[in-house]
Order: sequence, then C-alpha cells, then structure tokens
Amino acid sequence: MTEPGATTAAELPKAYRPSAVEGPIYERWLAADVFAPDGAGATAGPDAEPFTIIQPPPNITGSLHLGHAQRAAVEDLMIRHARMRGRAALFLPGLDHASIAAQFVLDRIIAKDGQSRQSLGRERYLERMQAFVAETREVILGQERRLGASLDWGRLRYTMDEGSAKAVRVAFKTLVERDLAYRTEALVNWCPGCRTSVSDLEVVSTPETGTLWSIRYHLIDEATGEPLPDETVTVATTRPETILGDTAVAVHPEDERYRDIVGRRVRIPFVERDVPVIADDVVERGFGTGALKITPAHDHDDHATGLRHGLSMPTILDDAAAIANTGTRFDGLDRVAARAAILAELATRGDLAGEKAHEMVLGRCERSDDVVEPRLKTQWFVRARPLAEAALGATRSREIRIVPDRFEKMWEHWLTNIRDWNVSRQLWWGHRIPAWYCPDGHVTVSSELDGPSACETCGGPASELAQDQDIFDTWFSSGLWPFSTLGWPDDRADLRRFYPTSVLETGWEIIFFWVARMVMLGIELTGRPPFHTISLSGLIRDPEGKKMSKTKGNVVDPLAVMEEAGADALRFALIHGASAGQDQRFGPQKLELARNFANKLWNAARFVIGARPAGVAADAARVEPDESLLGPAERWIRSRAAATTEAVDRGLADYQFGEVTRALYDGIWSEFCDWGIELAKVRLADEEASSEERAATWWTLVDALDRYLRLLHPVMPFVTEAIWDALPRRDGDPELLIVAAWPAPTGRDSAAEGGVGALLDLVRGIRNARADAQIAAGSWLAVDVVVPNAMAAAAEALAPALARLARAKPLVLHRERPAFTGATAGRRGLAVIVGELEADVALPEAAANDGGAEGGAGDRTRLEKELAEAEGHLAAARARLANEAFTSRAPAAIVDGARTSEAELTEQVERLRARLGA
RNA sequence: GGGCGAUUGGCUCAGUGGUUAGAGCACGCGGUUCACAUCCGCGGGGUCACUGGUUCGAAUCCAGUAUCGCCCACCA
Repeated sequence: MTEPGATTAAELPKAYRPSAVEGPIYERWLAADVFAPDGAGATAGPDAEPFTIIQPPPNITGSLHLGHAQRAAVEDLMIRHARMRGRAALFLPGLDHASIAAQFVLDRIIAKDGQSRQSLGRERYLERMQAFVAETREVILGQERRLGASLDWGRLRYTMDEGSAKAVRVAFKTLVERDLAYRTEALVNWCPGCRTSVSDLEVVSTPETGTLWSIRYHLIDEATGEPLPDETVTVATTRPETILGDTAVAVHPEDERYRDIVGRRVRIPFVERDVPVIADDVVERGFGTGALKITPAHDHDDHATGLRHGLSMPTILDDAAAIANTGTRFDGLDRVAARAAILAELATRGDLAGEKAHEMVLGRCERSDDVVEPRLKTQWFVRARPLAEAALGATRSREIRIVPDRFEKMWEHWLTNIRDWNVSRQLWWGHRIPAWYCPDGHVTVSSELDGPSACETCGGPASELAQDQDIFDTWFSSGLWPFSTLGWPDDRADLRRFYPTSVLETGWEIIFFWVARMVMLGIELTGRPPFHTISLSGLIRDPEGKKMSKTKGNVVDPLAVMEEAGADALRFALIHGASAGQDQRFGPQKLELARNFANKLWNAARFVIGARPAGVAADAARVEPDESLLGPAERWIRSRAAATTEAVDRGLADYQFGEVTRALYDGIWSEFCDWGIELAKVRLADEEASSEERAATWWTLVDALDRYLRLLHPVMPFVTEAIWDALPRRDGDPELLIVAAWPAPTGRDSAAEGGVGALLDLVRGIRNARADAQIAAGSWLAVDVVVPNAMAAAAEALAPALARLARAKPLVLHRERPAFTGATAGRRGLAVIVGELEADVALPEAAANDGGAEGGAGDRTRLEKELAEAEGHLAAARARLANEAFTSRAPAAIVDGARTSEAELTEQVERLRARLGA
C-alpha cells in the first residue's frame, strides 16, 4: 500500500507494449478486489447510490466476437465511470445456456461421431451437453477478462443455475395464476430441422422465387356422389403437398365466376376426401385463379378460415416434415419428395392445369435455415397484450428511456402488434416446463422443485402425474435476467439494493427477443421496470459495410487484435467509431489510430515523469502548485484539461461515447502534447526560472496528465492504470486508478485560453509563412512581434516558449510596429498577421536579396490570399450587420459577436493592405 | 405493402439553427533537436445527394425526389 502523498517510483519502459502491460494489471485489480461494489478495494460505501449495468449474458458455447467486444467496452466504460464517481457500481457477469443455439452446436459435434439427439436419448444427450458446456464456459469469460471488463466475478450467474431455475418456475406459475400464460392447441411455427416449434421472431422472412401451380379439383355429382370428369375448379398453390390436408375450397362471396359452385363439393385427390366449396372474403379475386384451397392445419390464413367455417383440420406432416397420417402412398415421403411425386401424379391424371414462376416470401428458421411449416400443436403461450401494454406505458411515461430515441418507433410498432408468445420448445437443453398432467388430462403447474404432490383438480397422486416434455424458449429465462440474477423471487439484499437496475446496454438486433421481454416480465413480476435506460449500440461491420459472418470469412478475431494492438486500442477504436445505434465499419485504420493514440499517451507520460526538475524529490508528495507561480502557459494547460473534462462529462451524460473519445483524443494529443508539453519544456529548461517556478510547471503537467488519465481510464483502462502507477499521488488517492475519484472540471481560465490561444495562433502563422517561403525547417530567424497592451504580460512571460516554437532568434516584442527597426533590422522579412498580433520574420541573407518586394514574391502572394479571404469575410459580416432584420431579430450575443468580428476584420484588412502597400 | 436509417473532402466518419463545416487515413512539401518516425511541422482538397419551404440566418428544421441499407408484414 502506498503511503498517502508518497510517490511510487515505477519507471515506464521506453517502448509501449500493451500485451505486456495488460495482463498483470488485470491481476492487480482482481487481487485488490475492486470490481465488486462491496469488495475489499471498493471505495463506495454501503450507502452509495447504486449503479447497475445489465449486459446480455453471452452464449455459453460461444466465443468473443467484435460485437461482444464493443458492447463489453461500452458497458465497462459506463461502469468504470460510475465507480470512479463513487457509486456502488455493479457489473454482473453471466452466461446464457442458449438452448436452441447450444443444441445446434452440440448436434453437429456428435454428428461427427455418427450420433444424433435421437440415438443418444434425452438423458445421455443432456449429460453430453453438461460436459460440453463445462468445457466451453471458461472461454468467453476469459475473453471478457482479456478485454478488461471489470465484472464482479463473485456474482457470476448462469441462466441454468439453481437461482434461474427457481425464478423460471415461480415466474411461470405466477403468469399462469394471473391468466397470462395458457395452454392451447394452435398453429405454431415448426422447424423440421430443429424438430421444435419456434417463436414468430425466430422465423425469418426470405423472398424467393417459387412456383405457383394451378390444380384442377373435380366437382362432385351430388346424384352419384362421384367426381365429374369435366366439371372442375382450379386452385392455385405454391405448396401442392398440402393438398393432402385440404378440407375446403374457398372463393370470394361476390365472385361471379364461382357463384354457382358455392355450397357444392369437390374431391381432394389422393386422400379422396370430398370437401365443400365455401365463400369467404379472405380470397383475393385477382390472385391466381380466384379459388383458394384451404389447409387449416398448415397455413395461418387457412387456419383462421377453418375456424370460421368449422372445418376439420387434419395434420399431414410429422416432426421431420414428412407426410404422415394421410393414408396415401405418400406417407413417409419427405415434403420435398412428396411435392414432386404429387405433381407428377397430377400431371399424369391431367389435373395439373399450369405452373408459373412466382415471387414469394418464405419463412425460414433463423437457426437452421429450414423452411418453417405451420403446424397444429398443443403448447404453452404467454399472453402478450397486457404485458405489452405495460411495457409501452413505461416508455411512454419516460420511466424507461431508449437511447437513441428513434428506436422507440420500432418499439411502439412491435409492441402494439404483438401476438402471443409461444414458449414451448420440443428441445431438451433448457428449463423443463413445470406443468404436470394427470391421466385425466388435468393440468397442474408447480413452482416446487419436486413438482406438485397431487393433481390440483382431481387430487390424483403425484406418481400418476407426468411432467410436460417440453422446455421453455431460451428467452424466457433471459427475460428474467435483471432480477433473477439479484435473487428474485427471494427477497435478497442485492435485489433491494440494485433493483431496478440502471442501464441495459445491448445491440438493437435483440430489442424484441430480449429487451422487450425483460421489460414486460419485469414490470409484471416485480412491479417495476427493470432499468431506466435502454442503450442500443449498432452492429460492427467489415470495412466494406458487410455484416461479419463466419461463412463470409470476414470476421475479425478480437483476441488476435488485442494481442497485436492491445485491449485498450481495441476498446478505444470500437467506442471511437460508434455513434448511438448506428452501425459502424471496422477496419485496420481505426485500430491503428487507437494504438497510435495509446502510444502517444505513453510517450507523453514518459516525458512528464522524466522531466521532474532536480528540485523535486523523486518521492515528493504531490503538491498543488502555488497559484502565484503559474504562468500563462500553466494556466492554459490547466484550463484545457478542465475543458476536456467538461466535454467528457457531457458525452457521458448523453451516452455519446464517440464524443467522449474525440474530446480525449483532441485534448490529449492536439492540446496537451502538441502545445502544453512544448510550452512547459521551455520553462522546465529555463535557467533563469526559479526552482519553485520550474516545480510549479512540472506539477501542472503532472496534474493535467493525472486528470487526462482519470478521464480516459474508462475507455483505456490498462494503459492509464500503468501510467498512473508511475505518477505521484494526491493525498487520499487510492493505490489504483480504477477506484480513484473522477476529476472535477475546475480551473477554466478564459483569460489564459484567449491570450495563450492567440499567441499559439501566431506561432502557427509564423510556421506557415516560413514553410510557404521554403525556409529550411531547422534555421533560426530573427522575429519582431507587435503585441497589443492587453496581451503584453502573457507575451512577455511566454516569449522564450514562442521563440522556441517559432524558431525565432532573437525574438523581440514591441508595443508598436517598429517598421524594420527591431530585430529584423531593416532586412526584408515575412509579414505575419494573425488576429491582433503581427510579426516580422527576417529572411536569411540569401533569400532576402532574391526577392524584389518586401519578403519576396511568395510572401506577397500569401498575404494577398489572406487579404482576399479577410475581405470576403468582412464583406459578409458587414452585409449581415447592414440587414435590419438581422440586427433586430437575432439574439444580442450573436449581433455583438458579428460587430466584434467586423471590427477585427476591418483592422486586419487594414494591416494587410498596409503591408502590401495597397 | 408499412416503417426506420444513411447520403458531408479520394476513403471512413464527427458535427441537430449562429460568424470562416471538422477529424483520422490517404495525398503533396519539409523535418535524425535529448517523450514519441506508432513521430513532428506545413499544405492542397468539400456549391454538406437533389428540389422547394420555414427563418434575420439552414449541413442542421419541414415537405417532396433520388440512390443505398435495414426492420416489420399470413395474399395462396
């Protein structure tokens, strides 16, 4: 432990090697126990205001991709900021059992050994899954650590752990009791590949070119009961195999063509079933033939029609989507083979009336890409309407804010059109539905671990009860995540302290799968919205803007990136490129920018540490530099650090994290390094400055660097921690930056910013003129500077620094333009006019003798260009002020600004003209 | 079919009403001075997709158009 006020003596290695720095630092954080809000190293007390980030628990069988990395970076940024602000910051790590996704992965693995789900059986399959998951679970957690995520590992949770299991049972029972969950026979989306039903969300609409076949059905001769060879009605279908499940033909009630046959019957081929011709206005007269075959068990529209007309609903597909139970020779044939066989047979019979290409939309399984078949099944559903109403209420009342707010429209649309949520899955890996059925078919739902002791309805003994074979949709347990992880349904201290949580951060692509369900279930089950802010990030795309995917081969491995450029660089790059909810392209340039930035900071820190004046002991206690010893440069440095602090605070408050990194990049590089350090170097090396003054300058640098490190820490935790370790501490500072206090934006100084800013502009002007005149970069030239009274003191104090930065020797300050009587001593020079300042730069002898006019032709061209520009701006300013509407209607501050600007431009134009002799 | 987003320098993107639109990369010129060549200095480069409107003032707000991308959708 560092003694208060003492400095550590750590030296920064010359070269910045992120991979060498990052590992040990994470270990130090772990050892210090600073991640937990109540850990040994935590600075927030038990009464501190809590702040909780909900992160999407990654798939247990998964590994880190850039999307994870980006979210983790943003989440960790928020949590570190809150922690430094002294809040009880909880960042809870977790894993999702990812039911269907995990089964999909395992199925492929066991397939290599010639095994399958069916061949293993439920019990052995689940054993296999447990073993598999035990292997994979550390992978993603290790990657999160590598990224620097300050997750509270002691609270690690898992959607298949006991706590989650209990939450699932209690949640479900509660929903059933409130009539918000029910069991019914309904059309579900069946994926033959996954052998389970899936929710509407998991069905992906894919436009495809299919075929629309026209098929003749023969009308029945009611006298004989036999089909008439020549009297037919032609239906159009894209799925001929569903003929086997047809129980009606529908036409539009007002369709003249078919008026006469409504009420008659047609014979369905193969199944030889006679079905009625019905009238229903679902039929679009202009489509196909205007006659629609009705397959109530395998089509959503047809199902509705079937219900309206009391049609029978035979199911003709089995779990693998092979034809079944039709009593035809097609039974056992796969749907694709059956289609071909049926078409061939129809053609033979002469009942295939035609076919044509048809643009249509097919529902495919998000997971397996199989064509989803609607099928009648008895399953559990969650009643979505009332839950959605409450969720909408929460966003409408602003109890929950969505960032960026444009996603609220999506949110509104989806929740207002929501359909009941099918939660039954015919899978094995997941939470078994806690419903038991007695031999009489009574249903008992229990939240007890061992199930009910008897049938709730008839009292039948537990031994005769059979539990539902199905498991829950994986998102059902995920939907309980914000509170199940804190101990719900038990009344735990964590739940009381951290719920409702603060911010949910995730990608917008799972807003419905996950976010909406958490909000719906959270409000219903806990009575409160689970968080106050939903922060949505965009997708990471490849440099061409394409989605990254393994099949495209354009995925970037975050681990490889971190090995090469460092976790800090990756985090910075991902956050820097992000704009709320907007997708971003990610490529090597962004990473390079971030790595260079880290390197720059490292080297700046090495300079600061190495620049300690002799008068300051290596272990000197950190002191606030004496105000009276600060020069304009020191005040400017301090003020700019304060300005950056303000900008960072603003960005954080608005969830504009890209703004945060931009402010830091500019503040640290373009201001602190480019000017602050360069200005400070001069006084640090100035023999004439007192040792107290030099110390004050150094402490100013230390102070500014310290502030930048704190501000940058949430984004680049490793490099900032490493550097901070080598800096003297303040009284009361902890040992580690991760728990150090967030800086306050103190020290703004507009006088220093204005004065020093103008002088720096002059330096830029002189450099510009020199470069323009092609003067050797290394040469030192005599310079006269004319400084107005108001800036005299600052200029005086900064003269040595200006001289160095502008390579001026000698540099002479004047109150009035000396007309070549100063340092330039009558030689022809370059004229520099910047704002209120003016300078003459003496040319080397050779160059001076070349030019005809003052400063040579090149200089004249430059000044003319500047004059033209200034005149243009002046004209614009005057025109604006001449406009009565502007002066009367624009705010006073704007008008005043325009007047000031006009005055300054007038003066500048005059001076430029004088120089040009115009 | 409905909805959303994007369109700013060669490239990638910031910038939601206020004077002269920024950055990084790329490009050109010049730099081995003791923090940094993963660097330093200087520069060129944009009628802010288009049309109209609101306003004293528009890249920014409104309406429409175009192109690209995405989401949602049970017409066989």
